[in-house]
Amino acid sequence: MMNRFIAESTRKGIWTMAVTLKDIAKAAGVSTSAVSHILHGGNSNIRVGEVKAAEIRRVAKDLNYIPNALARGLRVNRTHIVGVLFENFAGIDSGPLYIASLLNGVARTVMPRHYILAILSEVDHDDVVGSLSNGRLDGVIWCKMARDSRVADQIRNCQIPIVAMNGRGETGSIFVACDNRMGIELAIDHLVELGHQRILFVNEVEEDTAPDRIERRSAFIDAMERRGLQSDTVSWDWAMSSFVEYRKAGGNHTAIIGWSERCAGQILVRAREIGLELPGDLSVVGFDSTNYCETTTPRLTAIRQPIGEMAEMAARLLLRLIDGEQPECPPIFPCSLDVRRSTAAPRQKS
Amino acid sequence: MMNRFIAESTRKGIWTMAVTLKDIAKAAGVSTSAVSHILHGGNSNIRVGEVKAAEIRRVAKDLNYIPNALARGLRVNRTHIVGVLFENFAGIDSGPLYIASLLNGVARTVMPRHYILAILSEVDHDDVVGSLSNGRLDGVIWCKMARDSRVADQIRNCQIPIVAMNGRGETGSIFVACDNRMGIELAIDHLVELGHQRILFVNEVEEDTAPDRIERRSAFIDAMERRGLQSDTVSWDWAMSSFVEYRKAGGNHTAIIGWSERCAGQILVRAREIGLELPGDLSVVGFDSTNYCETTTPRLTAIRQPIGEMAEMAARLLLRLIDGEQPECPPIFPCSLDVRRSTAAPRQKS
DNA sequence: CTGAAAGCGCTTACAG
DNA sequence: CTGAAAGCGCTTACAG
Repeated sequence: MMNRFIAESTRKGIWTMAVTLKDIAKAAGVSTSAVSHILHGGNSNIRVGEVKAAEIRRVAKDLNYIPNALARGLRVNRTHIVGVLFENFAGIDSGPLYIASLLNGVARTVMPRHYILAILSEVDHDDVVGSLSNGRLDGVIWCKMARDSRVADQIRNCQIPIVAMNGRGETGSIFVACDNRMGIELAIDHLVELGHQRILFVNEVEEDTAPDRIERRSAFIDAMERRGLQSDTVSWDWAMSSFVEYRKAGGNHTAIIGWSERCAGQILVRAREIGLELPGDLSVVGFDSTNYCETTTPRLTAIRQPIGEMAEMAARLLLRLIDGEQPECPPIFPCSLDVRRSTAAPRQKS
Repeated sequence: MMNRFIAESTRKGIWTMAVTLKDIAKAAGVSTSAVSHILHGGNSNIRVGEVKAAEIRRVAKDLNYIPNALARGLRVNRTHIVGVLFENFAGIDSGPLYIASLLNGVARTVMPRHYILAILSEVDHDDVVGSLSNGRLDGVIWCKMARDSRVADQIRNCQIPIVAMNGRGETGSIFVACDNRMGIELAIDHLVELGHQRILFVNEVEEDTAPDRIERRSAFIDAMERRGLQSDTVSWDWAMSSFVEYRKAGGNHTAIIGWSERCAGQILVRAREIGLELPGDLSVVGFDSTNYCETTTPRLTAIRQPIGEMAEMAARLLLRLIDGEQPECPPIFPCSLDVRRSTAAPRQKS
């Protein structure tokens, strides 16, 4: 049998139609209702005799019947496609594994339940509803949803369930988050114990609206002040190119906490470029602690948020929402600290 | 206005219906045909006066109309969703960036054209057609398609266009591939120039069916034989745990070529674990050369295949196929060698 | 210039 | 036990 697509290209527009329920009904001499019920179950009160049922199944197999999920989706208002919406998908192949871990977590929980996973990225903030509510998606996991007023209104009009991940989403929505405050505390404790006093917190300007970034920064400020230490924070670009100027200008913190592992990883690179010895000259801590932190030089000490588990949770919640349940917001996931080789006692007097 | 989903959960099943073309037609006092034509264009011969058109647009806006892409899809046999099928998606967050680079390449070419990208993974080889031809996908990019007889038959029945990536697919299908033979030659040249003679090629058993793996291995054997050198190849598991036994058993190659960057990266780790000094005691070369190779210790010398560009090409071809064009198979992408720090002259006499 | 109607491939009340 | 029919929300020949 010819590949139908090839057939089409070759025969110029004569597309061999797919075999449908109707074809089977005709071939088996029964109604489409019967075929639908036998082949796909469903909630109807149809009963079909064993003989006919067997015949239907046989014909379906012979004819190579493939149910049209789109038609079914239109009818029952369910497509079995869930989306994951990223604000910054383009960073996926730069090294840090936040996005990858998240995708993996979602994928391994929805795939066994026969859902397809769709990636949405760089969605127009003025047309979120359009992208989400056009019937193709059963639900969406929205990562790092910014508290953007343009977005907020639209979300309320959204026709599908949304689970926010690494962000609290809009009022009333379900979200999965980690305990940023706890994470920051752990990192500062660790550094202070090693003897650090002058600690700098670094943001990425590109991630300005990430809710986690905001939370971590404010947690840092609180934690430092509570300890009677100065709370310095800065915002640098992705490449951390300002690091060099910062050092030239006399910046002399003995430790840096990067809001993300990407950010911390870049600081490692820049610091080594200008000849600093790590961790002696500078201790660096990151956030996320994926496998990426095992590959940096030195290996990056990082606050761990269990991204995979969180993503699984988000996916499970989404599926329950889709099924019409009303799950509770899950507890905040605790963070822990993975001490690797990028932190040590400061060499210079602090 | 309430979130319709929340409304549903709250009101227990009373789902506020979305506004449809018909609603707009009624509100604007015209036919659905007119509305459809004004709002979505289309190829009909409908003409509508400017006044009515303006009214239609106004009503649509007022009613917050969102076109149902599913219904449209059913009608015009196009969903604007393309799939990427991976044989081993679970590895996405382990560090190596093949999958991530590929996804990024596809995403950045299909998204601007308003396609959604769906991830398919671990598809049942006995039911490929079902997963691909059920109407939800307009086409698919199939990565590392194995030459599996179970698969072959089914592909022919597949109703959507397929582009094979890093594999030649089935007879007649379009594929995007890199010049594995050239890559291997470059790597061997580089090593031989450094003074290596005893070179080992390493596979991963888990990737046994990957077409590239097979091609690279046979290229290695040919190239070594042509140079009058011994062509040793082995198959180890993902973690490269056999490396240690191999050394214990007296394995004394001075250089190793890993078929993938994952494989090579793991060898780096294992080698350093047992105290080898790299690259002096052992040179290692990988394949792919994504950003991952910048993060290993030492930084990994690797054969570069331009994954991002290849993915873009695959996506563009797929889109053309979907549009009914009959593009040619593109030329094989050349490989190059990125020399980093994991290769050097052998310390021991070769 | 415009509308009524058929139909994409399903599911499911409804009526025998 | 079984079938005829309506309808999901669109598009597009067809007929004015």
